[in-house]
Amino acid sequence: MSAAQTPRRRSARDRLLETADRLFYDEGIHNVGIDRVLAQSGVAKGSLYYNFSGKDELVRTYLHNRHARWAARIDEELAAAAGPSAKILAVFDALAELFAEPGFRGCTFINAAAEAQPGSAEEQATKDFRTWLHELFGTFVTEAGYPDKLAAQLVMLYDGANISAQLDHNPGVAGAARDAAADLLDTAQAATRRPRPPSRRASD
Amino acid sequence: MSAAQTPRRRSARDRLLETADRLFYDEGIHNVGIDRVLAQSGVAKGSLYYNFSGKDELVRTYLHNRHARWAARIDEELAAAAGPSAKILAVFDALAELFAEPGFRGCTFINAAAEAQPGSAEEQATKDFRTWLHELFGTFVTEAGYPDKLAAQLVMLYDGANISAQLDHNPGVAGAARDAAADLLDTAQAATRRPRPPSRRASD
DNA sequence: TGACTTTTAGACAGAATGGTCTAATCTCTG
DNA sequence: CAGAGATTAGACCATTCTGTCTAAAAGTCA
Repeated sequence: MSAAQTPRRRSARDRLLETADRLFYDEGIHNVGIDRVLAQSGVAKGSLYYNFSGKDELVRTYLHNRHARWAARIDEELAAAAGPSAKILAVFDALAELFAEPGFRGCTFINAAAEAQPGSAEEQATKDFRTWLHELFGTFVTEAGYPDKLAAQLVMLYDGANISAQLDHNPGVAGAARDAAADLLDTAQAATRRPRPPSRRASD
Repeated sequence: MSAAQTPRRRSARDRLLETADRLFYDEGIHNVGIDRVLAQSGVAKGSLYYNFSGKDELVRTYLHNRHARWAARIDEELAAAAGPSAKILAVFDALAELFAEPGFRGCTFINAAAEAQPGSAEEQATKDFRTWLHELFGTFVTEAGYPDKLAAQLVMLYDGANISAQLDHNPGVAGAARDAAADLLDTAQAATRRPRPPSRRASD
C-alpha cells in the first residue's frame, strides 16, 4: 500500500474529547450523559474510566481545551492588528467570524456558568476564562492610557454580543458591537485630551 | 380570636411556585429535582401533579412569573422617567438595583437558555423574553428618532451587564453600562443633527 | 517472543429522576 | 350536613445516570 501505514485509529481519549466537545457544547453539559458520548465516539465505557477519573474530569478537559483554542484564535487575530485600539477592535472581528460559524450556540463559559454548582469544574473554568477575558481588554486599555472603566465596558459589549448572537440568532450583531466599541474608544480618546468633559445626566 | 381567621395556609400551588422560584433560580432548573421542591415547600407529591401537569409546566409557570415580575418592575422604573433617553437610562438604573440584591445570580432567561433543549419551556420563555427586551429598547430608540442599530447596542449592554454582574460578582458594573449607554445616546444624538459623521476604521 | 499498556464488551450496582396510583383526610361552600 | 375540591403520605414504577468490575483482545515496543 502506497499511502504510508494506515494512520492508526485515533486514541480513545481523543475520540472521547472530540465527541464530548460537540455534544457538551451543542446540548449543554448536564443534558448529555456519558452513555451518549460513549455511543457516538465508539469508545468502550472502560476506556473512559481508564483515561479519565470520571465525567467531571472529561468536562474539565473539555472546558480547558475550549478556552485554549479560543485564546489561540484570538492571538492569531491580534497579531495582524497594530496598536491597542486596533487590537481591541480585532477581538470583535474575531467574534464576527465565530458567530457566523454554523454550529455557534453561544459562549461556552456563559453557558457552563448557568449549569455550574459550587466547586464544580464549570465554576472553576468560568472563573479562569473571565480572568483571561478581563486581562485581554485590560492590557490594551492600559496600554492606550484609557480609564479602567473602558475595559469593563468592552467586556460587556463582548458578552452582550455573544448573548445576542446566541439568543436572537443574529450573527450580524458583532458589527454593531464593534461599532459601539469604536464609539467608546473615540470618546475615551477625546476625554484623554480634554481632562473633564460634561456628562449626560438622567433627568435632563 | 381577634386576628380575623388565621389566614389559611397558602395553597400548595403557591408554596410550590415560591420554592421552585428560589431553587430553580439559585441552582439551575436541571440541577433541581421535584423531590427537593416538594420537600422544601412541604407539599405532597400528589399536589404537584394535581396543580400542574408535571415538572415542565411548573418550569413554564416559574419562567412566566419571572418575566411578568421583571416587566412590572421595569414599568415602575420607567414611570418616573420623562422622555425616551431618560427611559433608556432608567432601565440601567433598574439593573443596578437588581444586581445589588443579595441572591442575584444572573438573568433568569440567559441561564435558562443554556439549559434549553429544542421545544422546551426554557426555549419558549427565552424567546418571549427576548422579544420583550428588544421591544423595550426599540420603542424608545424609535421614539427618539435614533437609528435601529442603537437598540441592538443597548440590548448588548443590558445583557453584558447581566453577565458581568453574575460571572465577575461585580454589581457595580451597572454604572459602567449606564455610562456606556449614555455615551452611545450622545453619539446618536450628535449624528441625528449632522447626517454622516466620519467613522473610525480598524487599520487607522 | 514476552511484557506492558490500551481498548473492548458487557454485566452489574446504587442513586436519582419524573411520574402514577390509592386511600385517607382536610376545607370550603351550597 | 353533604358533597366537591384540595391536600396528604407513601408505596410503587420505569428510566436514566455515573461508576465499578471482569475477562478477553488488541496494540506497542524492547
